[in-house]
Amino acid sequence: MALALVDCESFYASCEKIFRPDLKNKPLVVLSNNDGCVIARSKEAKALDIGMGVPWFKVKDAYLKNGGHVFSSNFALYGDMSARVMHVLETIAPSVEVYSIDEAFLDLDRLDKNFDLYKFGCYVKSIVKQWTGVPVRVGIAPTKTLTKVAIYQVKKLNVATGVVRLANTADITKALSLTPVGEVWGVGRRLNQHLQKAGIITALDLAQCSPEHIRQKFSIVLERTVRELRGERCLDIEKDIAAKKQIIVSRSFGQRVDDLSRLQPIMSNFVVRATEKLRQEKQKCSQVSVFVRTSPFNDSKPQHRGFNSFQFPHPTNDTRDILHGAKIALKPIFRANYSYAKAGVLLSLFSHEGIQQPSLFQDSNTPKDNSYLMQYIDAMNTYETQIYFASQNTSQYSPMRQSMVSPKYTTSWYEIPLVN
DNA sequence: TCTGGGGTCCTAGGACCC
DNA sequence: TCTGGGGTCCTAGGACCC
Repeated sequence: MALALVDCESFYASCEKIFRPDLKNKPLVVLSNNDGCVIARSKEAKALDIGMGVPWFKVKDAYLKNGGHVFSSNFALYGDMSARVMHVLETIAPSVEVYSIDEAFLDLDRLDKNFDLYKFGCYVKSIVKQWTGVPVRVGIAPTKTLTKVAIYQVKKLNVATGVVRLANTADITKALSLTPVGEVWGVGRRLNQHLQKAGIITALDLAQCSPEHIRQKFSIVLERTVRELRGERCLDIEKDIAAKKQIIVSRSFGQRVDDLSRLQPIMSNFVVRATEKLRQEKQKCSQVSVFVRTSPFNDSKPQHRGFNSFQFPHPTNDTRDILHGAKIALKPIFRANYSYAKAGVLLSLFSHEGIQQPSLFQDSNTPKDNSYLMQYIDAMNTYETQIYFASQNTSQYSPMRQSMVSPKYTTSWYEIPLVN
């Protein structure tokens, strides 16, 4: 009984390095939208003590002085590289669950019993590196939560092969004793505090608690974690990609926005993007919500947060309906004389595109289905936006800073790398 | 000056039903 | 005088993940 977790090393930073061999062994960080926070660091940047999620402006000067390199995020590149890695995994493993952009679980139960799983892990690592250029770590263990512990061992002990297998009770006990409870998958900041107070310091301490007791004191979620740490499988490989239950499009603004006439067209851009995703998912929604907020970091100025929803009489994925609903929802929560730092749109209450529940009050003469128009627009906008809705801001998606983006090396003919 | 974006699951409590 | 009990559904909010 074994699962493997394949985890890409400093994924975004590694993607940038693949196309910039001149940056090998140099510190490199990738920033969030607006160049706000550090969201990925190469190991050289970690060595310079650049923390995960730190505001860029706080570390910028010292980091650059130390010869560090920096990139704005380039999700077209990372998404494409991720797809390549996952494709390689699917060709060599019996069953793969793509867990996130940089992680996948492999089901190894069906491999031959005599198969040396540690060697298999090394093979996975080398083939992914050879075919995509992305360095990965591999953790092998009986449950998902334990594969996470195995990966933590690779990182912490700097295992040269990049592969750790927890094959028996002795391996597991040792690894758990070396893992702080806060590093366990499912234990976040809050739970960590509570566990520390209860004298539960290492993952081994947690594993030795009675699951029933944990359920009573904490939650059913943490009970599952305890069982998983003890080798009891509670979380299975999920082959089918679950349908989304909500779609969010939101951004922080590079420059504050304070009047409705500027905010409205930006909101329209979010709605348009969200409904494109909705149609890709082959779903319709019955509710659109909008939210706005000022900066929580700026105490000196008056703060305001607003959230409001609009319900549709029948499920829709027509951009025009949703633009209309969002506009109505925005009005009561927008207040003048505030500097907004972030806004967004949330679609929810989904039903499948094929299911049609006509409204009791719908005029039977109105056209039943406008989906062709949306299909045509989606088709024309596939590679580059050619058709906008009138309420959109066509000059700028949102007021965002993004000053150091690398080329779309793998997804645009115009930005393909040149070899001299 | 400057602090990401996009998700999921669980629970408690209120509304409502018979 | 005495005022049930058991259930479902929905929503908001908290916690977690990458």
